[in-house]
Amino acid sequence: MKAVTMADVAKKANVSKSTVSQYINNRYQYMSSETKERIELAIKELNYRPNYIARSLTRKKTSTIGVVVANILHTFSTQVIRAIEDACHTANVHVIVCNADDNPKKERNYIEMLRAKQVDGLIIFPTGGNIDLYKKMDKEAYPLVFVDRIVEETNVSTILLDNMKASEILVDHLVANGYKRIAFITSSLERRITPRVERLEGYKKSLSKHSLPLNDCYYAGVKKEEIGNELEKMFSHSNPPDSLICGNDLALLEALKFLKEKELQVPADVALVSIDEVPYSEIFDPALTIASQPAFEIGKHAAELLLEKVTNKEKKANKIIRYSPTLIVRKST
Amino acid sequence: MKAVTMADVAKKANVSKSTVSQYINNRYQYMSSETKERIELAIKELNYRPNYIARSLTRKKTSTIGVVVANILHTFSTQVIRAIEDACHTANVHVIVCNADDNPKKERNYIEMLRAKQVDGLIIFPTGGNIDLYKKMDKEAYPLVFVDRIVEETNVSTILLDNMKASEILVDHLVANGYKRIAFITSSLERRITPRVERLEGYKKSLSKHSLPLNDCYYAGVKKEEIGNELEKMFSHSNPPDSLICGNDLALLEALKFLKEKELQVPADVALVSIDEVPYSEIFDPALTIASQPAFEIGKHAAELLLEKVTNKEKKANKIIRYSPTLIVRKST
DNA sequence: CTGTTAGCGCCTTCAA
DNA sequence: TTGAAGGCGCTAACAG
Repeated sequence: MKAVTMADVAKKANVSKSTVSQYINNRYQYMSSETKERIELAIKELNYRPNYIARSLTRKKTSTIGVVVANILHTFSTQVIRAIEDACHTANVHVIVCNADDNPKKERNYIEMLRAKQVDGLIIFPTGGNIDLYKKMDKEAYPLVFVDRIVEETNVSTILLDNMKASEILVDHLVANGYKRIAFITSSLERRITPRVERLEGYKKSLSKHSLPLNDCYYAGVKKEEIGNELEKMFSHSNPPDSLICGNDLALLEALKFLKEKELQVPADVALVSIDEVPYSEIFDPALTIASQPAFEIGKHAAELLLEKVTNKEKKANKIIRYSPTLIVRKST
Repeated sequence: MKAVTMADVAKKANVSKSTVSQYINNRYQYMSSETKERIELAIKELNYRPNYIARSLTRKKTSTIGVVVANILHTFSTQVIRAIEDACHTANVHVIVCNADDNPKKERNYIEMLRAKQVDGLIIFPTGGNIDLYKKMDKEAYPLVFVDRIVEETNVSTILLDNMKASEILVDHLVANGYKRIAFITSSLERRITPRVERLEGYKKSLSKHSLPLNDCYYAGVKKEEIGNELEKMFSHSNPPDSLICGNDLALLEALKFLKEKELQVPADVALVSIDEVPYSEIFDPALTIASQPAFEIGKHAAELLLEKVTNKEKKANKIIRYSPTLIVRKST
């Protein structure tokens, strides 16, 4: 392939490179319409396409941001990313998405790769495993926004759910419907991942708010693979739970598998609710009652915040922004 | 932020830029270990990170490929993309994924944007709406691979499912289980999208193979929003279908909604099967019988093919590669 | 209104 | 074994 450059266009149109450049960048306030037309024609005939790489090099700005998501398998993540892409699209900014797969090492690689690619800023759903890196970027005042998870040791702007409240509205709802032995299952708490920890805490607080006893056999945070076993234990007690809160969509999936295997009927045998909306919540039988996150708003806000930071490099006060969950009552309670 | 460049490293290490460059690119065959150490130290102290943008400009190669997917909502697409990313990751190539949202205009924008970013090649799940563009790239011998859909007018390497066979194994399975009034529903056939057209055709052929009559009321390809209505019509006949094949996961979702609404029992009232695996196929009640695509292999193959094209620019014979579906029998038939 | 000049950060001969 | 020079394609002053 030939690789048409601006010089070719300039030659063909009989003008200098800079004139073509101005044309490309819509700075034709002072350009004769005749010149304009000649350039336009030349571009078309040559099938010229500006080289963004070269442009980025001079402008020191790529008009691209990176998103590093801890685990893209969460429905929530995909929705947030979608919203980020939309917001960036309207701002004429490109987005590169990378999935860290819950692996801090992968996360680190992606962050370094994206920075080497000179992305103008980063939205991160942190795995929590690269504190030093987060800190370093923060110190450099590199444009950065966290989503979904707080990294205590840093001071980066973070947007996330009011997780305690999510548990609370679910417990409230279950209690209002007469359930008293409420269980809670979530994925591993090992790395102290914010939403998991906070949701569990919210569960505990809400129980006590309703003067319900906290039964240590009724809650657990374990690796996905062990959720089935854990539930087995929970439900084989003499006095098993009458309802179950799933801490996130992955836990929900495991819980559904378990309930099916044991032929436990929802809600007759156990009421079932979950935090995080899933694509099959309506078609599932029974339709699932959910505490849903405003994923779209969260993504949009994250994008806007980052874009603002990219534009105004002065370091603003960072803050933690919480969004409220919504209770969607369906048939599983 | 300072923006450390190679010059800074060179100065600090007391060598010239080109020496640093050689170090960075692992060409230290003839470099004194003392020089090496000095450079290494300088890099660390300065926290130097090579600028890929600048590198790409000189090398005329970004080590990045683009993926433009017609609609990322299909589970199949996400799986293929995952496989592409894996394959590229091991080849040290970056991947930028864009979702055309079934919109040819968006697709065109993304393709042009990615090319402006100088990606080394493109894997496209074509919407089918930009024939001229596809052709142009093909003519330029720009590295290109299509996935999932054939564009008749071009001659681009394409990897996709043996769609006729997918329908066939499903019909065979239904017939073997005594079903005779087999219906078929899929999303809009308007743009003659390969998998939809071929799967419908496979359905028709298979019926005739089994000497079953083709009832015109028993199949349809309509927009997602109208699938419910269409099914309503199908099932309100005096002699309604006893089984239903969904042409893809989106059609399946609509079908499930419909069946639930009408309180039709699966498989007692209707047997249900679908092409394309979905995340909830096992936990659904009853678990869904599916003709599944080897998404991982398809993605891997696509990536390898493209990478090969990127490396060996000589135009190779393009071809159409078909993968066979797998029947996963569960409880819905 | 248009052209000249000087880089952006890096890589690649070619000499030394 | 290392360095100097030139250039990748584009933009940004500054002249003219």
